[in-house]
Amino acid sequence: MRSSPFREHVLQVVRAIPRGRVLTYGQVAQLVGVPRGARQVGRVLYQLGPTARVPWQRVINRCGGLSTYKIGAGDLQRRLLEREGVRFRRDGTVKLETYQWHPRASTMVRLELPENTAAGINRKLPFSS
DNA sequence: ATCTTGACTTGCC
DNA sequence: CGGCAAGCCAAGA
Repeated sequence: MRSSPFREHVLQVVRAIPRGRVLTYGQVAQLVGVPRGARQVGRVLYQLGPTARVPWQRVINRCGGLSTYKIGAGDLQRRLLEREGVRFRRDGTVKLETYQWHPRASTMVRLELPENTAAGINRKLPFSS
């Protein structure tokens, strides 16, 4: 796995997600300035492996569900998140409205990320329930 | 260079 | 709400 600016930015963002908060693949992609790179975000984390010292468990899919079940890391991810206080609904999803991280502008600057991309992930989510 | 494959999303029925 | 098709784009099983 080659190093790339995209990859480094993704890891930087993921490392910045606080305990007990989550971000979707698409949101991470937006934050690093690649609005349609959700799949690539998943790839970066996949190549990282479940033992990496990066809070990869804080990245979930757009529906608030865990996409890692298909690679056998779903149970681990759920345990890790629950350990930091994230509660799951009966259908196995997380309420994004409650747990989604909203990085502050100053954080964006510190991470050397395009500031205007933060506004995008603050838009109202279609899954409010 | 070309084709396939996905830890994804969105849009259309 | 559910299923399916189509975008997406980087990596290479």
